[in-house]
Amino acid sequence: MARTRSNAKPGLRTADRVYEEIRREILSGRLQPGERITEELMAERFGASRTPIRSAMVRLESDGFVETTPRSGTTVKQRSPRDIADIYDVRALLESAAAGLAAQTRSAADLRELVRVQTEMEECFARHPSSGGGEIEDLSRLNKAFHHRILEASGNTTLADSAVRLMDIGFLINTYASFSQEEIARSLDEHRKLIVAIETRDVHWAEAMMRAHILGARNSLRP
Amino acid sequence: MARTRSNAKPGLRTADRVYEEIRREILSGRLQPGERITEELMAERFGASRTPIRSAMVRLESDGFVETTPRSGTTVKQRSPRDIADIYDVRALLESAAAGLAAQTRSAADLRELVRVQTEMEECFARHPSSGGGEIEDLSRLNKAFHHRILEASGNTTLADSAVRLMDIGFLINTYASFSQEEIARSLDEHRKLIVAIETRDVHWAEAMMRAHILGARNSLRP
DNA sequence: GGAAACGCGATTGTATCCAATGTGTCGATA
DNA sequence: TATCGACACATTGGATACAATCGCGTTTCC
Repeated sequence: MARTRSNAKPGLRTADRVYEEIRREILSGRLQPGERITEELMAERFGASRTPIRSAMVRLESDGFVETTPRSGTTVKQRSPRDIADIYDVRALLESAAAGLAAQTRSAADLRELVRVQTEMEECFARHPSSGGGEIEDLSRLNKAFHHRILEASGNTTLADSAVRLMDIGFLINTYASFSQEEIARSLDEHRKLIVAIETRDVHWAEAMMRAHILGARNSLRP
Repeated sequence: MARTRSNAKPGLRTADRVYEEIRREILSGRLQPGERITEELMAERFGASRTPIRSAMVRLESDGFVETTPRSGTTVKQRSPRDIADIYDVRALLESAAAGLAAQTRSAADLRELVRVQTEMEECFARHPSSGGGEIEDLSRLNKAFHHRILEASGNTTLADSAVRLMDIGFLINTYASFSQEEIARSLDEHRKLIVAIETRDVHWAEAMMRAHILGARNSLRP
C-alpha cells in the first residue's frame, strides 16, 4: 500500500494533525456518539501508520472525547442529558467566578477585544437571522472566543483551562444549533450586559450575569 | 534496581503501569520539576520498549504533569507559586460547591465512609504526631480519599472529575509535608466540622467550611 | 579573533512486525 | 431448540527498525 504521505505542514506532527481533525469531527457531529473508531481505518484515511493515530487516541481519551476499552476498541463518548446538565452547572460556577475576576482586573485591551468579538457576532446574526447554513458554526466559534477572552482576563490560568476543557466537551451537542432565533438574540443581549458589567467593574453583576447566561443556555438545550 | 517485567496485575496494560508509576514519582517529588524524562531511559527502567512509555507520556502531558516540546524532550512541568495558589482558589470554588451538594444528597453510606476515613486519619496522626517518616504519605492518601468521597457524594461527576484533576496537580507540592504539626491538627479539626455539617445537612455551613479549609491550606503553603 | 556553516550524536516521530486478547460465529450436545 | 464451548477473525498492545530533527561542538572562512 503506497503511503501517500501528504506532507501537510512542515514541523507539525502527524499525531497533532490527526488529533485536531478527529476532535473537529466529533465536535461538529460528523462522528456521532457511540460510533466506533478503528485505528486501521483512520490510518488509511490520513495516509499514515497506526502509530500517530494511537497517539491521538490517547489524547482524545484523556481529554474526554472518546472511550477506549482495552483490546476491544475506541468509540466516541456518550454523554447523558444529566452529564450535559452537570457540565453546564460547573461551567456556571467557574465562568461566573472568572467574570467577577475579569471585572476587577481587565485591561483596556481585554475590553476592546470583547467588544470586537461581540460586534462581529451581532453582524453575523444580523446577516443571517434565519440561521440556515454554516453561520451557526461561525457564531459558535465567536461565542467560544468571547467566553475564552473573559476567562483569560480573569488572570487565573487554572480557572481558564478548567473551564475551556468543559466548554469543548459541552459543544459536543453544538449549543447554538439547538437554539431558536429568540434564544440566540437573548444570548447576544446577555453578552452585551456582561460587557457593560465588566467595563464598569461591577463584580457582582458580572458574576450574576455570567451565571444566568450559562444556566439559561443549559435550560434551552433540547436533546 | 532492575525492573524485570514484574507484570503484577494481569490484564493491565504496561502503558497504564508506567503512567501510574511516573505520576507517583512526580507527585512524591522523586522527579523534580524541570527534570528531563527521556523515553529510552524510562523504557530501560521499566523493562519495556519505548511504545508504552510514549503512550504514558502523552497522557501525562494531557493531564498537566509534564511538558513536551516537539523533538526536544519531555520535562516535569514547572509551576510558579502563583499557579499553585490559583489551583487552590479553583479547588475552593469547586469543592465548596461539592460539599454543599453533598450535604443535600449524601447517603448514609457516604457519611459512614467519611467518618471511617476521618477516624483512620486521626489514629494515624495520633500514632505519629512528630510526622517523621512515611506517615505523611498515608495522611496525604487519606486526605485525598476524604475529599474524593465528598466530591463523589455531590452526585456531579463533572464537578468531581474537575476537582480531582486539580487535587492531583496540587499535590505536586505535597501539601502535608510542608504543614506543621499544628496545621495538621487544625486541618483534622476542620474535617470533623465538615462531617458534622454534611451529617446535619447544613448546606451553607458545609460550603463555607470547605472553602475555609482549602483556602486555609493554601495560605499554609511554604514554597 | 569572531561568526557562520557544517557535521555528529542524542532523542523524538513514524512505520511495520508480532503478540495478546476480546468478539462473533458455528457447531455439538443435552 | 437453547446453551455452551471452541475456533477463527478483528483489533488493540508492545517491540523493533528506521527516518527526521534539534542541540551543540568543531571547523572554516572572512
